[in-house]
Amino acid sequence: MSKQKIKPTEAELEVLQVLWNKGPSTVKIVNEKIGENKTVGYTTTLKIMQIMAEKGLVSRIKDGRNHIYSAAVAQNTAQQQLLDKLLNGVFGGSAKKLVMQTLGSNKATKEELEEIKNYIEKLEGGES
Amino acid sequence: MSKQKIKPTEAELEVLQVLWNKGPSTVKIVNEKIGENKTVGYTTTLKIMQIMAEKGLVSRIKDGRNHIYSAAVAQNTAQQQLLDKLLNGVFGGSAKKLVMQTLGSNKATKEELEEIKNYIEKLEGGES
DNA sequence: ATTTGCATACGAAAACTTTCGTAGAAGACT
DNA sequence: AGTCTTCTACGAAAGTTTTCGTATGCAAAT
Repeated sequence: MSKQKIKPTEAELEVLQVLWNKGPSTVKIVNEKIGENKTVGYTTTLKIMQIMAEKGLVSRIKDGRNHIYSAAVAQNTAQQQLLDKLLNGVFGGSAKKLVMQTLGSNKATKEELEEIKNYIEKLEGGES
Repeated sequence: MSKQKIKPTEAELEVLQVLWNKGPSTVKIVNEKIGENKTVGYTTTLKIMQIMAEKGLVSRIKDGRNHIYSAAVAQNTAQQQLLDKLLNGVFGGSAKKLVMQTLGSNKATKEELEEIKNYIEKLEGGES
């Protein structure tokens, strides 16, 4: 039943990222983290997170006067969905093109390239 | 000069995709193509494309009573920018993770995997 | 030349997202 | 208790994107 298409907005994605990285956190923590890169008011972040709770993107529990928020959508799931969207959106569905373009821009170290190659070989080994 | 950060909206991206696939096209053609997947009024598509022309995302020339629109941003450029955004947005900047996740979901054929492997070897062979 | 049909232009409404001011609740401190 | 601080809730404004109605222009057909 957890198979709804999620569609986080820009701001929501920032929040999710913090929650994925740091684990369950208060609004304050999330806001501070986001605030490292840009200026954003506390209540703005709060509001976003409240909306996310309504949408089911995050869950929260009370802890005294605070709320502690957790990502309710797995990072993997979000990654896969956004990847699919990009894949179909600008790469015409070609995973090959997407991968090559990614690797082609020096975003991976030699070691990583090696790991990816190994991974591909593993895939080739046990797959139809 | 052409190095501005483009930030096409969802609707704009749909238009660009059609233009990339089909080459220079009229609003009618673009609208029909988009209309295959969802319901959208003609003037809606027209308006989007007019806005895109203002923003410089497309160019257009008159052809009698029609306009013929062309993508003014290269597919490569859009791919790279959206890729970067996704990379930093949900993959914490790790190209390796992005690539592995892409490959892991059976989106590439064996032949493609092979090509990718060759490509990696080429990258490794050369210098970073 | 007039009519017809399709295309563009314009503007405003609707929908969605982001921002923040203000009020009030709840714990901490004295 | 009374005050201070910090957090949540609420709602409205501002900003952005999408949608479409209506007016107008232009060319083709009659």
